[in-house]
Amino acid sequence: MLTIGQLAAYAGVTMRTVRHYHQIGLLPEPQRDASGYRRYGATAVVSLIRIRTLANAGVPLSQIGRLLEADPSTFAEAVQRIDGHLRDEIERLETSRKQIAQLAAGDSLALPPEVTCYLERLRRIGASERMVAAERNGWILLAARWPDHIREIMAAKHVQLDDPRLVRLYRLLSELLDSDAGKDDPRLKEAADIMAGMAEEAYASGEIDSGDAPYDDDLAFDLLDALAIESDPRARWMVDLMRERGWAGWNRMERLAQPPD
Amino acid sequence: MLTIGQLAAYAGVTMRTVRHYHQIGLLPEPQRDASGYRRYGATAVVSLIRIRTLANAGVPLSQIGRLLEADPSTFAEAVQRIDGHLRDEIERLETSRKQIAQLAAGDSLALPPEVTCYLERLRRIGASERMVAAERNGWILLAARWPDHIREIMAAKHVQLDDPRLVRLYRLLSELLDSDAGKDDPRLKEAADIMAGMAEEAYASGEIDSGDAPYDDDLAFDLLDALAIESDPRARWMVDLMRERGWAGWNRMERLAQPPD
DNA sequence: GCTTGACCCTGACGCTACGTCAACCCTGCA
DNA sequence: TGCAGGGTTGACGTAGCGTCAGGGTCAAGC
Repeated sequence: MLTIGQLAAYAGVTMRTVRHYHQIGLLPEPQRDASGYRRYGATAVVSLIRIRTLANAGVPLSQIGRLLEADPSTFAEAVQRIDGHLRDEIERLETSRKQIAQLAAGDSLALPPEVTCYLERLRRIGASERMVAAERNGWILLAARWPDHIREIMAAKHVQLDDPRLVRLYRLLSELLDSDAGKDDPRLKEAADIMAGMAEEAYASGEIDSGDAPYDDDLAFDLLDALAIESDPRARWMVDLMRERGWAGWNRMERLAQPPD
Repeated sequence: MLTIGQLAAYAGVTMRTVRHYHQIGLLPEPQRDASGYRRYGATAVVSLIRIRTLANAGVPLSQIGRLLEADPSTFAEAVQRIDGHLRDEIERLETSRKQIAQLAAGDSLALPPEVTCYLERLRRIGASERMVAAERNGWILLAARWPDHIREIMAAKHVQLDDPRLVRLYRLLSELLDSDAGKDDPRLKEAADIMAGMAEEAYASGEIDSGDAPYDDDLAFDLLDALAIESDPRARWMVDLMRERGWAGWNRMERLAQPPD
């Protein structure tokens, strides 16, 4: 005859756990000895181990009782469900593991590797840390919104970076971000000219097709624009300069119907 | 400016979750609009996504705040720990998955495949369902006690089953279990004779080395004996008959110093 | 006989990360 | 004007135990 401590030790659980199972009626209360101690037989050990097997598989205690008494076909069915849940959970954890693995690399925090790679390239072409940090935040938003399309978006971005004008643009923006440049800084205008020029080309080549773009989520792009302005209010000046040149928006540009005077 | 519902939807959480993070100070309370609604900027979305990334990796909320503000080296270190935990958890779940996969096969419930295979063989040689069920419970105990040695134990058991006397023994015990045989049933004696004979041989060949056996856990074997008696009180008669023949125990036999008269 | 330490008892509150009411306010629309 | 669909606070509920508090029991050693 076992005491509760021995029973618990044999099954690899705590005494509290055994008492809890008694409370909720999952394991029947055994007989007591003269001094009121619970005394268990060998079948209790087997019962407890069976309970723990299911509990370890993530089955709620409230279902284990029914499950252990169910007929074989019901049981097999339930086991299928449990196995499915386990598989999903494992997959979830593995996804999570990949995410934080990149996060260890330093840059990321909820970013796929393509993006961290892109950010690395930005650093190499001379973007400042503040600039990269701002980009990173933007990509966190995009990656959350289109987790399955982020790779193709990144591929396009990489191609764009082959254009020396874009490199120049990133450097200009980096300088501006790190300086306390005022509204009349000539670099602002140069940056706006580059952006407008590139937008023009993209428009001409049909890359900016008005309306039915694959990523037309106004909220998402409004958020990106808002993020830019929140991280540096001077971003609004750039938006204004772009507007003068006939473009609205910052992360996704739209040609204005009629350029303001 | 986002409402709490939009923020939550974008990050893939509930409003309650966002409010909870405010309560515990993990996410700063934003400004309110004229009607008292919370209004969020884009940075809040980024913060929330970062928090969820860590939370999904199993990091307690109470640590996430510190973690997000930690310096890179501390952070990288923490990420290592988190990754370790994730790895362990995945491994745990996969073990659990294997266990319940066999459980689906019907027999098991916390049993490795070697054992279910052995039980199948018992059925084929003519053991009754009650007999197999009793054996199964015993193996659940053994598998819990020596999970790493169960394979070699099973291998030995399989060899033993090649002996036709053991087959005969299992059939006898099955019949007795399924009948309402009394104390004077001749099959009891025959079974005891077989057990004693086999024990004698094992002893002669040195398989029963007194004392320093690899599996000398008195509790475990006492449990097994108790289990037998609990599942059918007539097992005690067999124990008595064996004692007359100079052997103590049931699952692990010991030669008595002096055969009782 | 007495102490000491290991074990057991019940009852109750604590914990994490929210879910889920209840009771109310604000806004836009048919 | 009422109604649906947002939002607000406050408070209690949930799972699976952990962790006290405040006792009693048992075996051993002095």
